Amino acid sequence: MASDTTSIKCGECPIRHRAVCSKCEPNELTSLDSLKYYRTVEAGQTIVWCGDEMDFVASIVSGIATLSQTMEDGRTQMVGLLLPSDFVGRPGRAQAAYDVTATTDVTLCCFRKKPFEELMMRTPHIGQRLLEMTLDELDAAREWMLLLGRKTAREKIATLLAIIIRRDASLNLKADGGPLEFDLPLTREAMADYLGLTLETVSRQVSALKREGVIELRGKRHIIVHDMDRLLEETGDDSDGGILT
Amino acid sequence: MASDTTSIKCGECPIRHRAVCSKCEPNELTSLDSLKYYRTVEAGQTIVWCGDEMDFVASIVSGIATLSQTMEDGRTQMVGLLLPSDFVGRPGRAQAAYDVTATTDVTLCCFRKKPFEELMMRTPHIGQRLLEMTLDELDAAREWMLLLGRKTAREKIATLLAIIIRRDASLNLKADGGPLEFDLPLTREAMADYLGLTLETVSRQVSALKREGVIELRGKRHIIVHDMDRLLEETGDDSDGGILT
DNA sequence: CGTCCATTTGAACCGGCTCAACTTCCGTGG
DNA sequence: CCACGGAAGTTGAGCCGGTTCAAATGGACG
Repeated sequence: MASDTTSIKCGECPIRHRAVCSKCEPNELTSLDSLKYYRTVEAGQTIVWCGDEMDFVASIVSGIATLSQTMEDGRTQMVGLLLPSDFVGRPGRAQAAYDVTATTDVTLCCFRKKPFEELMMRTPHIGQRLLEMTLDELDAAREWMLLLGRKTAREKIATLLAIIIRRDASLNLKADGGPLEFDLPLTREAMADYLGLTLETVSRQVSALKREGVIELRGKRHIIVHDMDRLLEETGDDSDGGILT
Repeated sequence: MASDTTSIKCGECPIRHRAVCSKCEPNELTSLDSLKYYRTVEAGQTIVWCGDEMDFVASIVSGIATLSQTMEDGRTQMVGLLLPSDFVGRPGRAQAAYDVTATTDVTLCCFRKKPFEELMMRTPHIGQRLLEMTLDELDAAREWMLLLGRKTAREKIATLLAIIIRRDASLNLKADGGPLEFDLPLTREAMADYLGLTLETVSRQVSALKREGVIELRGKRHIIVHDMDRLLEETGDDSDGGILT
């Protein structure tokens, strides 16, 4: 499972510079350090169910989780993808508003809600950072609304791939050397739930991109991009990702 | 146009208790008072264009505005509906990320960005309130993602009507007396852009609801709801709006 | 009364969904 | 080592909801 994180000090934390605590001074970190506890969740397990009483908030330390909503008849829509450093839970709210599910093994840095809220009152840096992060998430949600409301299946798939690539690039910073390649962190079904499609349509569009030589599949999940420009065109977004603007 | 608001004191402001300033102490209000200026925009006018340099932030005092994104080929998706007390702009960002358009005459309470950001640093209450508001908007955006990704045209229309009714109820608090009725603040096209549909589909679904006796139209924009329970069923959401839960 | 714009309605089309069969890839146990 | 079972993914065929294109209707305003 996840590596042993029981004794990591905040100062050495891998998400130290991006998470909700990133603006904190050393003394503020000490408070957090004494408050926090780690929790690991196996791939596929649900972290919280929508409607559950939630007595903690947390940062994702490693792994990937999803936020999703489900209607009575089973239709589900993913409404967020949580990556390392992302925040789970809402200060000032008792029940979870969404299902939170681990898609890979996940390690959480948790804080009991009450003490965290009190600390937040005394520590503006936390609230400031949380505001920034929330505004970023709001932007991401709105970009996703355009995708869900107006893009074609083809554009949706291309956009998702482009986003995953961009994220990988910004983390692994493996620059523009060889042919881009990466592993899909999501099953076809999860992709479908994210994109507002059926898994069959996802599969067909991925196959089509393969058939046309834009991408190549190695196994089910590993993707090699042969024609990045073409992929970006297929997203339907303007500009070339901001390079030529 | 909009009423003369040039000399309103913050203490007497109609959105005093809901806007970004709602947590402020009297002395903090004084600072805001000296910083603010009003601006009115006519119905149909664009307040800011996506990409524009934005040197101010603002609260909506009266009227309704929309946030929307447009693709090169003209497809547009509304990503937010701004009502009185809602906040426009993002502290710490230079360019507008969306088109902001007045759908009715709008009055804005503006602050130049720089001074506002400085005031925010000194006044945690503003940041705290902005965080609350942003979290609420994020929830609304995510609810909208479910609608865009998974709901049928019929459900989308019913949901939009239900939301407008709920909002009216919470503002006008006209309680559950006579038959619910209200004016649509949006054209069919704006509704379509909001719901990720075409205006023809919107029109057809509204007509269908009328034909089935769920609602009645008086003119193009005025709607009378004859069967609220039925309308709520048609939204596809679980529960009866939380009343019976 | 005529013009303009919002809205409605109709008819044909098509993208994505549904249902169903098949394939691949695993892990597990004989 | 292979057989088995199950989960994940692929592919096909037909259908249907929503779009597209086009024309008609209605309402507000000069």
